[in-house]
Formats: sequence, C-alpha cells, structure tokens
Amino acid sequence: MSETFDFKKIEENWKDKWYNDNIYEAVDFSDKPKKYILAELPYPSGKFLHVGHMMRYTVPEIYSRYLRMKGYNVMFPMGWDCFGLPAETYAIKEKITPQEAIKQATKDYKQAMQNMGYAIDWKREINTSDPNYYKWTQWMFIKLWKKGLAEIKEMPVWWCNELGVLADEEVLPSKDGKRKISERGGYPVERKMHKQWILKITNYADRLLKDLDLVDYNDSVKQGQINWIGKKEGINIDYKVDGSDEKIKVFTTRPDTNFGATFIVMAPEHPLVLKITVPERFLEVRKYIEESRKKSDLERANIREKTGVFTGKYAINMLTEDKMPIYVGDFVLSHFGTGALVGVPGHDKRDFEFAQAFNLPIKRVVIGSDGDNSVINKLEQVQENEGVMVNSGFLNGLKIEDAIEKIKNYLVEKRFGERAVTFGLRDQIFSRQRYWGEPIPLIYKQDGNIEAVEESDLPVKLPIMKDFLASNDGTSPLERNKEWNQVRDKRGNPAKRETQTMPTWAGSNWYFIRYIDANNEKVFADLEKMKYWLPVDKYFGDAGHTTAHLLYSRFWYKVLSNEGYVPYPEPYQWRMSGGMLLGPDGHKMSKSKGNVVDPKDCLENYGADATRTYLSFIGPYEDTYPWNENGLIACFRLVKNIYEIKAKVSGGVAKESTSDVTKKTTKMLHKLIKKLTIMMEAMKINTSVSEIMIFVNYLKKVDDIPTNIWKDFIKCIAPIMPFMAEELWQEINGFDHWDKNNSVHLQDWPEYYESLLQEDSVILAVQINGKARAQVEVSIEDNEDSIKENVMKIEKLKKYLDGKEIKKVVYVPKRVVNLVI
RNA sequence: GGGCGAGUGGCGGAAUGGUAUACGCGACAGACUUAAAAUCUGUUGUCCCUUACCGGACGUGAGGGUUCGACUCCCUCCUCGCCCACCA
Repeated sequence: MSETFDFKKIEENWKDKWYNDNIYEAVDFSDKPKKYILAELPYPSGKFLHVGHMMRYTVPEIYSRYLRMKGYNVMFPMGWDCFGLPAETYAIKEKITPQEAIKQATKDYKQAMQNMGYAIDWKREINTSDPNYYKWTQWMFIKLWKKGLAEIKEMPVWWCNELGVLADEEVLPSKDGKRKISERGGYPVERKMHKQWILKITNYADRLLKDLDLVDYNDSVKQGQINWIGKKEGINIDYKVDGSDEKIKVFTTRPDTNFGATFIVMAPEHPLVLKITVPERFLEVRKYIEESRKKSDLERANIREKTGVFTGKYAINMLTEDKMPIYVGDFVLSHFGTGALVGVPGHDKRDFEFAQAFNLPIKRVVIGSDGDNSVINKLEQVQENEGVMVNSGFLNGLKIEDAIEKIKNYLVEKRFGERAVTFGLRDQIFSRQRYWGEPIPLIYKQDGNIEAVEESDLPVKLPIMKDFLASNDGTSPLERNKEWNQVRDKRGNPAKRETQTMPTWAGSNWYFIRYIDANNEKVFADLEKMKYWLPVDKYFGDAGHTTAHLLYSRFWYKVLSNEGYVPYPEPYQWRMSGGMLLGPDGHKMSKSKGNVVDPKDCLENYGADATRTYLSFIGPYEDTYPWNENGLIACFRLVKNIYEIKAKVSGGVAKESTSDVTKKTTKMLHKLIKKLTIMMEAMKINTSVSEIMIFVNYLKKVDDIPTNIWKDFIKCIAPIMPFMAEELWQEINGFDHWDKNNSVHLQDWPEYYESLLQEDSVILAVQINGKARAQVEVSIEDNEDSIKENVMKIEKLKKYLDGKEIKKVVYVPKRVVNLVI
C-alpha cells in the first residue's frame, strides 16, 4: 500500500538541517511581536534525563512552535544548571572531577533534546558552571554585598556530616517524623552554629508581596508566594517586668484575648532571658538554654511536648494588673516576631498545652458559637478564632475582629505597644562548604575587614582540584588549597579569599536573563535586548519550584531592578507548574523501584514524534498520572497512519465545485484547525492530539485527499510531530534541496473560515423538563416558531405530553429545545 | 493546624450552565491466519424489560440549594494529593 515507515531515517534526515541552520533562532529586535517561553533548565548529573523531564519540556516546546507559526518571534532557550550536589555526588561516585562529569552530562542532555527535535535556539545555550557565566553571578553577588543585602552571620544551621551545611529547603523530616534528614541522600542532620553568608530577602518582603499585582500567576501560585512571605499584622506589646526596669516586647495578632493572658514565654535565644532571671534560678535556666541549643534539631522542631523553665520573674498585665510568670521555652522561635510570646491558654492550643504542663491559670475570654461559657480544661474546648468577648472589661460583647481593633487602639494610645508587621519569610543562607559551586568573590584582609574582588578581576575561577571532597571539620575544601586562597588585597597586603561557595540556586536565580544575551562579555546582558525580551511570557517548571525558586529569583531580579540593571519590576509574567509522571506501576519513578522509563528506549522503539505525541496526549500538563506504554504505542500508530495515508493524496485541489466528500473533508479540516487553534492557545496539548486523531480517523475512510487540504493538515501536526511534518511537507511541495525558508516549521499556522464550518442542518436535543427524550434535525434556516412546531409533531414525545399542558418552551439555538410541563 | 488543588467508566482522561463519558488504553466478539502477532470490523457506564427489536430507570465522592436544565454555580460534609507549619 505504501512505503515502509522508517522514523529513524526521517529523523536523521531533518535534525541536523534544523540545527545547522538554526531555524529556531530567536531574533533580537525583530519587528514581529516577541514571546519568551521558558522551561526550567535541567541540572545535569550523570543520570540520563528520564521521561518525566521530557514531559516538562515537550508541552512548552510544542506551544512555542505553535506561537512561531502564529507569527511570533519566539525564544525557547535551554541551558544547564551545573553547580551543586547532583553533579558533585555523581563525580565522587565515578571517581572523576565534577568538571568531567558535567562535560559528559551536558553533551548527553543536549543530544537527548536534539533527538526529541526540540525547537531550541542553541546559540543561546548556557552553562551556570562556565566561568563566562558565573563571572556575572559573582558580579551580582558583589552588588548585593555592597547594598548590604549579603551579610556574614553566626547562625544556627542544619549540619550534615556528609554534606556540610544545608539550607532549610534541603532538610526534610525523616519517615517517622522524629528526626531531620537531608533531602539528598537522606543523611542525618543536626543543628549547629556556623558563620554563614545570608541574603536579606526579608528586606524585600513587602515588595515581593505587593508586586504580585503586576503578574498573571494563577491563584495557587500567588497564594504560595503570599504564604511563604507570611505577612502578619499585629501589635508589639511591651510588658513591664516586675521589680526591674526591663520590658519584654511581645508580638501578637490577637491582642483581643489579652484579658486572658496569664504568662509570658521567651525563646531560649532571647537576649533578655539571663538578664532577668533571678539568681536562684540562673543555673537551671542557663542549663535549659544550652540543652535546647544542642538538642534543637530533634526536639524543638518535632516533639510537641512543651518544655520550659521559670525565670523567677513576673510581668505585669496592664489590663488586669495580674502578675504573669515569665518562662523560657523552646517552642518559642527566636526568629519569629519578637522572640517572645504572651500566653493565652484559653484560646491558643500551644499556650494551653504549655499552661497545662506548668499548671498555669486558664481563663475564658471568648465564647464560641456553641455558647459554651464553662471553664476550659480540655484541649478541644480551646476556642481559637470565632466568637464574642467575655470577661474582658471594655471588650465584652464585641466580636473578635472588632475587639482586635479596639484593643489595638487602646494599647497604642496608652503607649503600651505599637502596631507591628512580621514576616514568616526568613533570610536565605547563601554559603556552602562544598567545592562544586561559584566561589564567593570576597577577600578577608589582615585587619579583618572584607573587600570585594575588583570587577576587572572577575571571574574568581574555581580551581581544578583532584581532591574536592568535603572536609569534615565544616570548612570548605577550598580552605585546603592555599595556593588559591592566599592572595593580596588592593594595597598589596596578604589576604585570604572567602573559601565558601554559593548554593546551587545562585546561578539559576537569573539564568533566564543570560539567555537574552548569552555571549556578551561586557555585561551580563544588554539592557536594550532585555527591554525587548523581558519579561518572560510563560514560565514552565517543576511544581516543587513554584514557591521558593520563584520567590528567590524574583528577589534577585528586584535587586537588579532597583539598581536599574534590568528593565522591569517583575521577571516572570505567568507561571505554570507541571505534575509528575509516575512509573507504569503508579509509583514515583525511581531507580530502586525499577520503574524508570528511559526516553532512549521510547525513541529507539517508536521514534521522537510518537514519544512527543504521547507525552502531550497522556494528560494535562499540571496533573500527575502513570506512564502507560500502550498509550505510546497508540501514538506511534497515529504517526504511522499519517505516513501511510499520504498515498491518498492524489494531487487534486479542493474547490467550491468539488464533490460532497471533498466538501466534507474541507469542513472536517477547518473544524480541526479551529479546535487546534483554540486548544493550543490554552496550552491543552492533550486534547489537541485527540482532535488530530479524529481527523486522521476520518481521512482513513476517504479515498482521496486534495493536496491543499493535506498541506494544511501537515501544518497542523507540525508543532507536535515536527519530523513527520517536515518529511511530508518537503515531499508534497517537491522541494529537491534543503532551504531553511521552506521548512514547515517556519510556515504560517493555517487559518480556518467560519463560513466553511456552517452546517446546513443541526441536530437538536429535545428535552422534557430538562430530560433528553428525543432528537430533531432542523435546518439552520428554520426559525424558532417552526422548530417548536416540528418538535410538537414528534411521535415519541406523545406519551409524555399526552394530556399535559406545556407551560414553557426553552429554545437554545443549535443545542436544545426544552419543553416544560 | 493553615493554604492550594482534585474527586467523572476497568484505566489515562473529555465536556463556553444545554443530549455526560470525546480521544486513547484495556476488555469482549468477529474477519484475515495452520496458529500467533500485526491489521481490520463491531460492541463496551450500571441496572431493568424484551427471544429480538422498541423502550425505561439510575448515573460525574455524599447531602442540600439556585435553575426550564448542574460534572460545571452556591452551602455543608467526606476522601485524596501537593505545599507550608510549635509562625504567637
């Protein structure tokens, strides 16, 4: 019937031509409207990309192809996030250097992406571990440091014997929830004090929150940002310490419950604790502080039992004149609010637990909707956030929200406190005691001061070291490389380099900017080019990066924006996060489970087009579903069918005068184009594939396919099946040699005409009281009255209508006639 | 505990408030074949009636509501997933 379908030959035929001629070039300052479509860059390690990663890229890539055909100047770039633990761990395992590991891995990854036929402008390829790239990461760090946004601080950090210091995000609770372990490797983790560089993202908390108004993120993404920033409005109240000049400042969002406050708890790290502690309790309190510091990783985060020690002092509740005992307790966090809280055990579950543990009085000051006014002595009775005030003096009878306002005004007026805002967002720890990262470009002078490396001396290159293993004394491996770290300062005096390196996400905070001007040696990117390309129009990536990565990247960008280095206030206009592709067994793909699907096998057995089709057909981008090889086979069948039906293309052209069959085919085509256009705009690639299937099923039944219809159809499949489309396009047009301008991928997306979609007649559903009872075919020329008349004649409906009065007829054109009886 | 999202056939999923289950998988039956695979054709939500037609009832996690009409909108609840969390 037809030539054999040899997808390998087809792929080989076009791949090199596309990339050699860079047909997917993103043209700076083109007159066409621009679209910047970004998919998160992968972090290559030795492991091959699995098929789940391919799904992350395939859908955005298909979308980018559609936009290109729609007449946009599209940038769909790709690069490699090379620094960090995955590559380093792999290098250690393979007994090679990270540099060698990366070289091989990026080569493999690029090959994999080209085998998939991805429409990438490879002239913009970047690698975050390339000195020409990280030169600018270092440059940006210096800007941050000079602005006072990078500080060195003695901080409690997560410490792991195998990996050194870890960020909060790199630490997870263990399975039993009793310990903390590292995200990577699952090693035990504990809390230690360590000198760390931190980035003061908290300085930007308000702007990161406010500027969410400028972007089009959907609610879940926005809410994620809002929650992570965790802005809380409340009041800082100063409580006088009885028999002392000291005051303890306490943050609360619920000052309305203050008539029920019966104690104060301070974090062990609070600077006032030892100052106010009475002599007879000093030793006990100091011991508690030391213990909580040591054990903190385990108990403080995970054991909910309330512990604490009485300091021997009391604070005065200015509303009740009661003396409130002051405790130290490790459930109070030093970094939230003021590091001290006022205990209202009747209306806060944690406070209740603490009060029970220490036999402190519990007062009811709120009655909930249950009307219960009894004494609170069970956790379930704690009324947290709804009700009316009681036992609260001038607040009695007020609803909570009104009481909050009234007491705030009162406390402020009496100068007992002032309104305050606090954020859950915490400053980021920015240094790592590892080899494989960007060196922090700072120098310690002999006098202890810090000096930045001159811009002209950037990059500070990471030295090649055969022995790059982590030290187990908590210092960076670069500490051992004296030749590298001993330098001279600007005045020529001996000095020492900062030997800590940056975390993985330093480079990935700003990579999307570098794509815009990947080879610029003078600046990180040309401002005019940034004005053209930014902001990113659509940003696709991993669901796990939706909150933290997005926020940190926005922060980094905003710092640059503040200094005028980048043109707009926000980097990403829109974001969509992908779901997860599970193994065929319905579990997360992992080597240990043996359920990892290797895209190499898919390409080998079914080809790139089929693999791409299946990865987009399997379900919506944001959802999670298992891999099913039979689905891939079905998509392979589709691609193969398309190849085989080309034998039906006779050379004829569909015209007005042609046969009914051809008219039908034309109508089917235009329906397809219309649906595809709508679905592509909405990035619903899964249903786009369905529409192609429907049309192909139709073509399989006809004897002849007019050439013009075939050509439009080829364009329709081009974004999803680029290889097949190119093969058929070149063939049907009879191009005898390659010219990039003739590539199907640079053609215009086909248009559809509503006039061709018009049906002469439509089938209406006839309902009685909203229940479908019959169908009726009507001409589109029929008016409402004649249609109603026709409906009344339907034999089937007689038994329902017999003897009943029709009260109302609802007519929805092209859809429904509903008789209400 | 908080936030977000989702519950539709045996499975992945589709449906601007308008005939629920498109498309695909799987299953079943048939054709081709010595046979199998591949391919092709048909059937396939559940239940009832019927020899067969023809029909009917129920049906989108549960229960209410709005509507001529609800997978879709509103309220209450349940379950699952993801993110965050001794955050005062």
